[in-house]
Amino acid sequence: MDLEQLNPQQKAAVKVGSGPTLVLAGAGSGKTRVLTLRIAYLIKHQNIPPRSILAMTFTNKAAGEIKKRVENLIGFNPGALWMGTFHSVCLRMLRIYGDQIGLDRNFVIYDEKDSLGVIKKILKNDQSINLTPREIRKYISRKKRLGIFPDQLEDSEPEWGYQGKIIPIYRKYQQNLQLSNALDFDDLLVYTVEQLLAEETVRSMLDRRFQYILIDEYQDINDIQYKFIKKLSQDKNNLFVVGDEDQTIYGFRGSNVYHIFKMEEDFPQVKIIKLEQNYRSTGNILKLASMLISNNHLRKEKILWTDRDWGEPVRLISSEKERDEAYRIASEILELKNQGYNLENMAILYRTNAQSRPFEEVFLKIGIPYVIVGGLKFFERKEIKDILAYLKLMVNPQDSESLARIINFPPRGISSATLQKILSSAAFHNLAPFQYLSELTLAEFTSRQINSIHQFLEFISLLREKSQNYTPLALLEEVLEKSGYLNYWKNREKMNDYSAQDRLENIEEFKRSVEEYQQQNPDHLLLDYLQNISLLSDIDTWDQQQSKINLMTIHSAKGLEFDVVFISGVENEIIPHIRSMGSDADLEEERRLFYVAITRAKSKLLLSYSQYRGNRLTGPSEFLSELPESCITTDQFQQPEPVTQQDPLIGKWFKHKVWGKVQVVDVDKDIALLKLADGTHKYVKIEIAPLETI
DNA sequence: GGCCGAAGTCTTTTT
DNA sequence: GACTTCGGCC
Ligand SMILES: Nc1ncnc2c1ncn2[C@@H]1O[C@H](COP(=O)(O)OP(=O)(O)OP(=O)(O)O)[C@@H](O)[C@H]1O
Repeated sequence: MDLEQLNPQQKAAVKVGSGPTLVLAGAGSGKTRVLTLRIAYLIKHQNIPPRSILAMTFTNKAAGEIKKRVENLIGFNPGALWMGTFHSVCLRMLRIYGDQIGLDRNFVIYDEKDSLGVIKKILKNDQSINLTPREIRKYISRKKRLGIFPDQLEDSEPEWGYQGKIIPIYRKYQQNLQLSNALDFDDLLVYTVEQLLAEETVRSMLDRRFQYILIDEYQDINDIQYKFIKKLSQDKNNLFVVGDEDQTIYGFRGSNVYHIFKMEEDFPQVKIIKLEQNYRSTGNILKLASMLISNNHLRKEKILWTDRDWGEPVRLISSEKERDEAYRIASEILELKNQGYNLENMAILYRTNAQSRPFEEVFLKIGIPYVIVGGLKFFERKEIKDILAYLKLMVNPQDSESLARIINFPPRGISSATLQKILSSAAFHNLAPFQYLSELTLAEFTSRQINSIHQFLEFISLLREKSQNYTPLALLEEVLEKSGYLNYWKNREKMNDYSAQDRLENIEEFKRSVEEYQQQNPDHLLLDYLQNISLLSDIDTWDQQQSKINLMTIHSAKGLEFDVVFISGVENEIIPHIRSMGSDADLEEERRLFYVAITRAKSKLLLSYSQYRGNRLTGPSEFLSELPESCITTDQFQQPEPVTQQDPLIGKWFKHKVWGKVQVVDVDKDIALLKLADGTHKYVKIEIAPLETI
């Protein structure tokens, strides 16, 4: 294996001996690369069997890529090696060993929306509490990250700021999940760490199996995840972690840099290796990033240098409104494309998903192909969640959230009032709603209601029988037909419900995705499929497509790199976000976020802000004042670059339908930059702009 | 009681 | 733009 291209520190890290090792290094210094090479090195040169290795990554996508690279390096598929996110690795453990802690193997996973749904239903029966479902969910999640289930809490325990009401809600929530045979995201970790790994036989077996544990993006680990690795590092502590404290950006999810220091405490013999050469970015980009991050106080000073040249200065552009910003960036993109840059090596990064809108609109209009990562996840769309609810009920009829979701969708005569009754009676009898409906006489309902309920139950039972022999795809088709779901939307489409068409298209796409999954995993059951897709993140489903520019949040861009990066909305109240300006700690996390965004760029970086966003006055971010002026050029918007063959339109005057007399000051392919009478500029697509010659 | 359209509310980041 | 709540209609 060729380690010659590595620098001495990187080489030392790859070949480090046994015991705990902490690789601390800045962005683009090759941490992920070192981790990948180390896995290959262990297998190929140290003869460590792949089954003794456990590697934790931040996304499933990263796991897939690292695995592929390792396979290329060692020449075979290290099938027995475990690699994935904390959530997927825990899921895997629970699938295999869950019966040891009494977990029903058909459990389903509740996503955030499902969890909120459970909380909302609890709140319906208890009007006295004035906390929002989100606040409650945040509380529950926080408790779970500390490994605390409600049975470890007393109802009367004072919880500051929660009016003494929150613990009973947490208790009900957890009971509901248990009756539903469902685990939320946090449960995957809590059950694994607090219950499964509390079984000494299981713990020591896994501990002995995974002799080598490697962790990428270690700076974003939280308490329960730390506990997880600690519990598996008793027998041998060959722990190899890589991270950068300046890139902790998941504080809202419990990530905390102190785990870096905790490791030094808990494993006093830890070896610390620093990587200081950055291989990714030009000098200007790196200097900008370093200056910015040096404004944070809660960090260790570190060195990062590059032997790439300075490159071009970073550009800063200002626009009036977000739409102008989108046009501005669009024309930059076209310009770069002309210079030979590929769209797939460019990215537009932003703080919030909603910021993608103006880009979508403008790109559609002027025909720039793009891919958006994130926003409303495919599997979170209403129509997809509905269908998934039917499928989940096939596997696990106890699932109350799914039942509630589709018992009357499409409408079949079971109103929300009836559903409420069903849910509260079921809870009263301590049964899952489905059990309650199937097993008890339903004296409290009218005969018409009972009739509707029985038809529904029969339908589900029939499908459940079939589900034993059907493939996931066949079952999906059966559900779509027999539930009347497909017909419902087809009728809506005829009634000119314009959203129906979208939904039908999404259903078709969903079918294709099930088909594809089935082909790739012919031996998987419906249950496997359902559990796996629950853990897919935005970036996992991202497919970097030829000739399409990538749009994503800064959070999603973690660990990635692009030739050209545009950071949009570098504005006050956006980055730093208005809701994260309260404390110094919050502000520093926002600064780290901006640092992560900047360090994604290899060759070209363009920062952009707009004076207004929506109807809010935002203006340039306070972080911009922390950047070295020597690295930045600020475009003042005019000077159309001297073109050798100037477009004949440039300089001509027209009458615009809305803006009146305008002058063309620049032309870029089919887009013209117009100067208006009031001195402002606008981009228009020449073909469709309402212009008249004068 | 059940269904549907209309109006009003809210939107940080994510496994 | 998506989700909840409300009021009218069958
Ligand atoms: N020794 C080296 N020689 C040449 N290129 C290298 C070397 N080490 C790393 N690189 C390149 O530098 C880039 C950054 O590497 P990598 O993604 O591993 O860094 P990282 O430290 O994990 O970054 P981040 O902190 O942003 O996640 C990659 O394109 C990688 O191929």
